[in-house]
Amino acid sequence: MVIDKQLRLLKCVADETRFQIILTLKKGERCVCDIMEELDKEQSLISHHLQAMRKCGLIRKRREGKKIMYRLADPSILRLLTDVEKLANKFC
Amino acid sequence: MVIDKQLRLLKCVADETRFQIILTLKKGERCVCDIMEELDKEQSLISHHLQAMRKCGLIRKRREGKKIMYRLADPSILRLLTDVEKLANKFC
DNA sequence: CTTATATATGAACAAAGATTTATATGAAAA
DNA sequence: TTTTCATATAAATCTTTGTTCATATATAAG
Repeated sequence: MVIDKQLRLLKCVADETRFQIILTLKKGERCVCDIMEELDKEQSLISHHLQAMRKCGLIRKRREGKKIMYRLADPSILRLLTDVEKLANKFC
Repeated sequence: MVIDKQLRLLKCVADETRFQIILTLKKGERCVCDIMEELDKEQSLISHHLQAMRKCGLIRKRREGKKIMYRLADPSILRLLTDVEKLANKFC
């Protein structure tokens, strides 16, 4: 299927928790516990979503001591958010 | 919730059938039977998806005799697709 | 007025995806 | 080298969403 990659990317972004994770990482690199705290969600849930986002190529991780730091793989992701926001305000 | 509209829009696009409907309507106005035929899917399924897309503001309809013609509500939707395609090729 | 064609809709069912729970792993501190 | 802290993961469960099936509606044709 040709549109497969596109759909996987869209599905990955089209979830409230993951969307909010993107909004958090937009502000800069964060560890899991930062994200948990900011979104007020369980550790395991955040981890699951982070893995999903990583599998999709949306984010990267690196270890720093005990913590694992996550960041957006590419700033161009933010343009998608801007686009969606504009469109959503336009007619949704 | 602030990102609610954005999420509804994303969820609406992040489905294979609906994505393909957009690709079909990109080529111009189409009736339900055209879409069914092009996607090789059941009438009822297409109808359900069209209603969902309409509720979300993505498409518009108008009657023409027995047929109901659907079209994209706004060409700016296509920019979203282009964006997604670029991103998906970039890292997904 | 009946029939045929095109589309819509509600309810039942199925599949996919999200969340929770329990447990494992791995690094650092004691 | 045991304990603690941070994160990951697997399995079970819950929820949402997509699909099908049966039926309704609305227009046009006969």
